[in-house]
Amino acid sequence: MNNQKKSKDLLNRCQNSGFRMTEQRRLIAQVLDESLDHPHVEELFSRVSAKDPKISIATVYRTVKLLEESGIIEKLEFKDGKTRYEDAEREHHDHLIDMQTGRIIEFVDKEIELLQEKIAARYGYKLLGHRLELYGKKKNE
Amino acid sequence: MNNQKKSKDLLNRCQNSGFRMTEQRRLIAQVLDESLDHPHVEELFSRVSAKDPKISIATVYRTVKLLEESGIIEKLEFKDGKTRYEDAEREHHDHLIDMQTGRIIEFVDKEIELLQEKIAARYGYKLLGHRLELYGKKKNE
DNA sequence: CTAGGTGCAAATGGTTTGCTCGAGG
DNA sequence: CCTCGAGCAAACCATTTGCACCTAG
Repeated sequence: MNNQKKSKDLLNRCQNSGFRMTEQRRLIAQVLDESLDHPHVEELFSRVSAKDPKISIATVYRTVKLLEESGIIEKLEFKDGKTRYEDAEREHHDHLIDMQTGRIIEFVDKEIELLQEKIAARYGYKLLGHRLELYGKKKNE
Repeated sequence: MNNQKKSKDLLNRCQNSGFRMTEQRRLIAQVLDESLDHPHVEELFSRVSAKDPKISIATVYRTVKLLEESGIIEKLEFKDGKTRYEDAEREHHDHLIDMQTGRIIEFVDKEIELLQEKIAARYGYKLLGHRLELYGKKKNE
């Protein structure tokens, strides 16, 4: 596993980011880094709690916010209202959400990226960001 | 104005939907119908309050939820965290949000719609819905 | 040592809900 | 009439914050 991600990278980027590396931050970064799915904050908290039961959910919120503001991770908000984060350094991609299982599939499509820039330009805008989520159900073959 | 929308339509659809048409629901539907922008719930509440100061925000929330569940209006949630609704019967479109002014521009692009179906299909999924928001800033020409 | 982080619990902000009174059909 | 909706305030839920204590550098 971890063939897509250069392991420990997230931790390194934290260390290089100038802020104090506490036990808690290290742990949160590590759990985030080894999560191959897309845990929301509560879920992240429970994974972290399993390794350090004393940790507070406030710390988890404070840490993900810090990492987001440092550009290390990226915030995702799907229709379920729960906030998720993912490594910001990975290749850009969008998400396809299985409405039955909640499974999240990542995809990249150059064509759709270009199209978005073109649409923004058509209205005189420079594209700064976007949100593209597909919600679907598995075709029963 | 109202060249895009068949006025009173939203009200009619409410009447045909079987639920009791109260003074409040009528008012909320009407205000929603004549809003050409994308007011979030608090804003909708304040517009409604201007016409009937006794109305409660709980009623506004209950009503928009009812209308949404009846398929009369559609829920939108942009990155600002505030929920907005728009007439569900209008031609499908996506949104381009001006990050400086908050202005919301609607656009339709057949190509991007098709591309989304294709991407879902590529993973064995049937597309049930999507969310596409472009965030940009005006190019200074 | 001391700036800055943590845990805890209380506060927040948007949204929902229980209850009692009122009104639509 | 009698059921269902409205108003009000309290409850909710995810997230944030104030404060006293603790820890990384």
